[in-house]
Amino acid sequence: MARPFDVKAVEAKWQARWRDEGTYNVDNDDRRDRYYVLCMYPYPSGAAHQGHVRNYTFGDLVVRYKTMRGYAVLSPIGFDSFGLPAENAAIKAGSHPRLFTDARIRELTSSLVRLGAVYDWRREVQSHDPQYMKYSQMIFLAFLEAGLAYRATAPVNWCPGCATVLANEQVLADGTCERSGDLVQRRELEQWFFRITQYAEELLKDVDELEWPERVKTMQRNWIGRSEGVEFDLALASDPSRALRVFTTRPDTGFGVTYAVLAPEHPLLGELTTPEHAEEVASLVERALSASEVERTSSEGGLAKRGAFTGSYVLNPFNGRSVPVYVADYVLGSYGTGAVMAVPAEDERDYDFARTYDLPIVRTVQAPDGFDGGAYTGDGPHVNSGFLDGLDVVAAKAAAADFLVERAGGLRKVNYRLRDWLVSRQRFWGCPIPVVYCPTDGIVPVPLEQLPVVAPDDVSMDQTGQSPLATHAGFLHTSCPRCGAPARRETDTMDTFTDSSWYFLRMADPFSSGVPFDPTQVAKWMPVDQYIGGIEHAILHLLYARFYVKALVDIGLASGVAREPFARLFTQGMIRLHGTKMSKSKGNLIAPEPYFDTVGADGLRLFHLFVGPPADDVDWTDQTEGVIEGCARFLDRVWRLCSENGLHLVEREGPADYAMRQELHRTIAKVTDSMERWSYNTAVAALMELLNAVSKWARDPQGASRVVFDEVRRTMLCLLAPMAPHMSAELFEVHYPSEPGVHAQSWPRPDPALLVRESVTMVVQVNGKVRARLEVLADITQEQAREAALGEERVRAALGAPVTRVVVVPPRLVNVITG
RNA sequence: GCCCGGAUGGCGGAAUCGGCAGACGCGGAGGCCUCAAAAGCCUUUACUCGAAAGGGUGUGUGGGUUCAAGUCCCACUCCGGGCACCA
Repeated sequence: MARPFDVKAVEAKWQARWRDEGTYNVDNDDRRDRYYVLCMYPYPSGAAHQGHVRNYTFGDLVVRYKTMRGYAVLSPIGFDSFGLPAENAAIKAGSHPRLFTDARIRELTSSLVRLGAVYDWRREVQSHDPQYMKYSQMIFLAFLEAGLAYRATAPVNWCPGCATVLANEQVLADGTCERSGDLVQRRELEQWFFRITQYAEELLKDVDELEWPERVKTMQRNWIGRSEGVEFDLALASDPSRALRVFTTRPDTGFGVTYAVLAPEHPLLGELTTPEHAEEVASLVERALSASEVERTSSEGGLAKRGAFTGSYVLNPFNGRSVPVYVADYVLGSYGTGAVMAVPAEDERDYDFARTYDLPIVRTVQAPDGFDGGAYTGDGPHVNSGFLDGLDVVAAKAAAADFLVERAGGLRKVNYRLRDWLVSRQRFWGCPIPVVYCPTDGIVPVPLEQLPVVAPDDVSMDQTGQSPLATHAGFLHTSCPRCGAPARRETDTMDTFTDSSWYFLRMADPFSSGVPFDPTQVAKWMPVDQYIGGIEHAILHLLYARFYVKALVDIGLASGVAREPFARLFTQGMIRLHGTKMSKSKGNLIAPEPYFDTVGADGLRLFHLFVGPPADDVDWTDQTEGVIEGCARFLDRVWRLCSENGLHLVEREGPADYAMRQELHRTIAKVTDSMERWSYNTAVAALMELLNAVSKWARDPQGASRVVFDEVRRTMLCLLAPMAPHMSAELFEVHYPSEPGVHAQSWPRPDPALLVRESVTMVVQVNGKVRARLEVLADITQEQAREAALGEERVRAALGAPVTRVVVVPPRLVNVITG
């Protein structure tokens, strides 16, 4: 489409000016009120796609809007530049991930600049920058010293496709790798962990304080999974001085325990298995432990193959009865004590198992009349439960817990679903873990002055299942920093989520050296006032970053910094093409560049703002091109209007001009409200309505006031400035050359006097149906409204029966009810 | 299975506190301008009966509350997402 101005030239001019003049640089000692806006820093997969455009358009709009509202706005950017795709691409191309990554960063940077997004580029952070790595490693060592990082052997998730272990958070519900989609295997390996569970309670509690989408908060709460219960002993029937320890959240149902179950990996299993059951137990254990987590847990309906009797018995402490001990794959070794008491009457899993193995079911909570399910998990009076009989669940829980504490070595306990964070990765393109293994001194931290530990360039990245760095003799072999003896370097790298767990802190103070950041500088900006990103990070990144910040505060690296990093979170919807998410891995990207060349960044930005609520997904369809052109058409009309094409402007001011000013000020109020509510689609709609009204008014043959036109023009450009920054800046400069630029203007404020309506349309209904619309004074009284409504010809014509009641809501509505 | 979120014209969506359903835009139809086209501008556009005036119907389905329901309550259908042996 032919544009009334040279879009490319105008946009390039302003992009250069913002960058060259550092318009959006901000200093840490700025005295204005502060506002920290941050979009999740992107993984540099290449040039931007529409998902990026959407994300960074919202971010940039907030930056410019808050600046016009008088804040010192911190708007940094960076790149999450370690990660598997770059390594895989480099392997394929026989190149080095750094070359690949640096090229991708240049492309993505160019896209962001062409979008018109503005940043304080002095604060740019790149995860693979050796300077940044140095601080990432310092933090690791600080965690190590504080006991927050440790090495342990554990059953871990191994992804064959990625040739590395994964964190629990990176394994999807169906047991596949979130990145490669491969089925994850279980392997027993020695790995590095971060003690995130130490913060489980605080991570859970603080969720309440966050202004985040409710569903993200719910996901975090579910992931942490707190449950209160009692841990106690089930004495062995064969030797009551010894016991099997179990955890339960339902001690009140103790009289209903009819068997106990061990996890296949339970340490007492061998001892409790009698010779005649050994074979059956062994085959179950072998199958359970070699299977992947999914295979183990998804054998729907196949309960028959899932458990085995050990041949041993334990004593139920409540009634002294001897109950059989089973082993079953549905009990997890890694949660609680790895063993449970089973109450088939009040637990669905136990019920299913008991039915399959023909074990007794004893009801201890009275189910309501008509309950026809299996296990009853609701409330009710206890029965068959000795001293608990008659008590409801809450009271019985307390009494039963007291009993267990006194009589069965019981301990009230809180368990969490959350596990420690496995941070080792057997891959090359990540930040090396800075420790050395010495035969005499054991694990020795690399001294601070030797940081960063940087991987050499000549490493073979072939995926042999071990870390690529382990194959590089020059890197692997070193000397112990403590005793000088020959030693071996750690060859694993850190999970890239460690990089993204603190980058926003470095961005708040990228100027300090020798420390990751200066806490007093960072404290000035944190927490991030508005964090913007995708819902896909609802658990992983957001939980890890919360943990990092709390830990950094506690160990002194971030003293005085807010304990929660992201006060407000906005998760924007994703772009879908033919129903699937737009992403590089799916190969269905739509690049913004062609649009930059035609409708311009402003047109594309406006489209993303206008197409729907920011939180909703966007379907990229055949209609989309039309909507984008519609947005560009709107901008063209603004351009032509501002240039006074075909206008009839006069010096005098009349009633139509006053009405125009009222319309303008109502628009200011509407747009401002929409901006605050993240309702950008309606903000754009309000500006479109304003333009329609102005066009009509300013072309009226009667003539429109020049003074009012000027007010409309300058105000409209201000309102448009965060949305379509290039064109607004250009028009403002052309028409108001002696003033500071549009983005330096204050955000318009509506004049309250102009928001008052003198007259309004009053609806008159008869029995709820609209029969007339009357133009009435806004301050009409009840009586006057009633008179006016009943006096209306068309209302009387619609009556048909005597009036029995009149509902009057002045000045909006009258509803006449007939008999 | 459990927990959230959603369903409004041909399409994206609006309606912020229970008070004019469909703002704004896309698409469609008609017109102006033009030798013609593009661009631009104007009119129109929920469905339906009607020549018109005007009437009827209408926010996933079925009930309910209310003078009044897209909005509140109950039951359900479908779609999207999360969790799913965590004892």
